[in-house]
Amino acid sequence: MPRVRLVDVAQRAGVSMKTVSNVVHNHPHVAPELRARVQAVIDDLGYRPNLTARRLATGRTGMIALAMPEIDHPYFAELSRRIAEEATRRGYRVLIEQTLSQDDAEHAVLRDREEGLVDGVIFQPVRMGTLEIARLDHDTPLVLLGESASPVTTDHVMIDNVAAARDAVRHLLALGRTRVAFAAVVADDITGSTNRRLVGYQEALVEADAPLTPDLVFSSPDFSPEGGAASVRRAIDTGVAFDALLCRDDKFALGALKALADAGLRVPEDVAVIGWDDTQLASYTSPTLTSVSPDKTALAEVALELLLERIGGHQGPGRHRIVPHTIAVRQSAPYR
Amino acid sequence: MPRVRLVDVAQRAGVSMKTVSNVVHNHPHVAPELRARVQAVIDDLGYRPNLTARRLATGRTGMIALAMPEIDHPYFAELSRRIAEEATRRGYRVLIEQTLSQDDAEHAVLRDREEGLVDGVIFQPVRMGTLEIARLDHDTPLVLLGESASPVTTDHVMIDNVAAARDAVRHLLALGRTRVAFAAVVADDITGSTNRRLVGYQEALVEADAPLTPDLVFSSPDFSPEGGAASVRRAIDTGVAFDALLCRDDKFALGALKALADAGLRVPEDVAVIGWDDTQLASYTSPTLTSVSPDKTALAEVALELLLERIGGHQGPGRHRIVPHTIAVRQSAPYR
DNA sequence: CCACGGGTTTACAGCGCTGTACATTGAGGA
DNA sequence: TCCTCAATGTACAGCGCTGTAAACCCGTGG
Repeated sequence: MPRVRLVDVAQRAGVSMKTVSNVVHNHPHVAPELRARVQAVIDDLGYRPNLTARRLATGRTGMIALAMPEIDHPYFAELSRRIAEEATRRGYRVLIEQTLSQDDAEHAVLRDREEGLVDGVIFQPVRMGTLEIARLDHDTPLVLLGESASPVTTDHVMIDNVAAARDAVRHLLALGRTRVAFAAVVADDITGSTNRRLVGYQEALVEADAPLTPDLVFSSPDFSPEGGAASVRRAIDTGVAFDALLCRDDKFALGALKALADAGLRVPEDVAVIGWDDTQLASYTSPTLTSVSPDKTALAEVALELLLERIGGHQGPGRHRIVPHTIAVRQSAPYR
Repeated sequence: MPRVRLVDVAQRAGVSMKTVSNVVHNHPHVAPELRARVQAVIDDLGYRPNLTARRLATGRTGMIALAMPEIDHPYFAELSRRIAEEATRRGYRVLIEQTLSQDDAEHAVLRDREEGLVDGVIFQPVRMGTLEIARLDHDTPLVLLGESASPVTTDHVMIDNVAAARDAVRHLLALGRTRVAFAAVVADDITGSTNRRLVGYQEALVEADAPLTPDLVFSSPDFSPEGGAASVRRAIDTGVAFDALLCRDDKFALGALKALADAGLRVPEDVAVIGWDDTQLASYTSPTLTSVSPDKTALAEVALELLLERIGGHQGPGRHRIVPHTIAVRQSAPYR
């Protein structure tokens, strides 16, 4: 059964296609009785606008792409949800893309983008750095998230990771802890995020004249919780003394909590622990997890704001926005 | 700067638009030297096909919609990832939609679908039941997931929740546990999933002639881990005797583990616990969580398979597919 | 030598809607 | 009575690509 088109409605109602289009879009300056008659025909025929045709005519898709490393990573899943909800509020749909932190896939996000797929892209690169992104010749409106790249030519939204790491370490020191460890660095994969968090970690220890030694920076083979657990186990086994732990992210924190429990170390009594990302699971670990909390709603809102301005035609240098963070204080590193 | 179109390439190369289209699509029967000449012009001008125009011409979008209750729910996030990966393998892109388990939003997934947005939909309803979905007059290719609806007119993929619940309870009984509780029913919201899992829970207890009393079915105000924790706390406080726990999902299991730990009850020594969904966090709870494990890869593959057949024109009654499940055995309810 | 079939390329209409420019009409004010 | 402006509706080209049918040419077989 052929699809009902605008021209079909127009013919049945005895008006032009443009008039039907005006009614569909609630255009002013349509005589009330004509509007009613056209609407009755629309309802009667069950006419629904064809979005593909509309997009061709307007040059707009009404969609944005959201390219994340892993869509089921708790932090990315939560951030994606907020972006999707904000996009929906602003009348956009979200096409999800997963890069699995792979070079090729990240390059493809921008380089191989076809025309007429989306109006703009929100992209959290892991591999691609500032120069790589700056060098890509693309004209798709783009906003970056994360910490791996910050070209002056592209809009970018993030929290101040250095400051957030400093705040987290200060919180641990304020609890009277003196030997703060970092879990963990992935030896062959020191990403932008890891770097900035390490900077803040070191700044806070230096500022407090607290111990800062290489053995306090744990090493993991990968980014899994199990890797985090293994890094903490190894530190314990080799006799590293630490009474506090800043984890690179909540997954590492999960692993750390497990390794500490297995070793009979109580959290926070023996070791105070802070994670990062403040994902949902931070509230339900045992003990509940204190975590660096990026304002995900603000990340989403600002990213959408900047992207829609670019889609709307805004030109000019990249805008870099810092959104707030807090420390979500729970049992694993409580208030004093 | 205006966009490079097919017609621009054709004019520069001195051929018809169709010839350029043939080259772009690697159509056979193009003279090699002509193909090379056209390709050189394509590269030189930086031509990229316009997908919106292509879609209008072909009537296909190359996209499917994936409508889930919550995109950051661990189980839905993992399932979404598998579906997205399988779709990508089959040359489709995924548009993510979130219904938040709301009636209106679920109805909108099908009823308000505009033409030319996607070629088909994979939908996990929570509210809409079999008759509601059967009554919706829609012609968008559709595959359902989950347990809330199974109309004979629509393709549907799921695990056998009754059998899986039975298997889980049997596992607990095989450990020598005698009083198996269920955590939890959400009093005002007994979904299709909850029902089927309760059926299997009861069948296994009746089959083993084990205690089956209303006080063994705990009640939660909502689906949060905290609700799950509260339901277990209340049971303990009111003196309900139980030595095993089947949780409705991993979130409830998270809450249960916490409540048991808070009450000084050891898992699995004092209470053996099984969750459901086998999400990533099941491996990192303390103790690690035994969990009913739907074969998410199979769910994704079968759903995509059925959907693409519908998109390809397949007619006929709804096909209902059961995919396998296992019990992912970990510390919280180990092998005997 | 002719006919047929396959390789190769082109012409053109259509997919379905929107933006723009233009035509018409009526009301109000000078 | 005339002019101006706003309301209202329409005509039409274009957005950019694809499918289909047709034209042309060449090779092979009868």
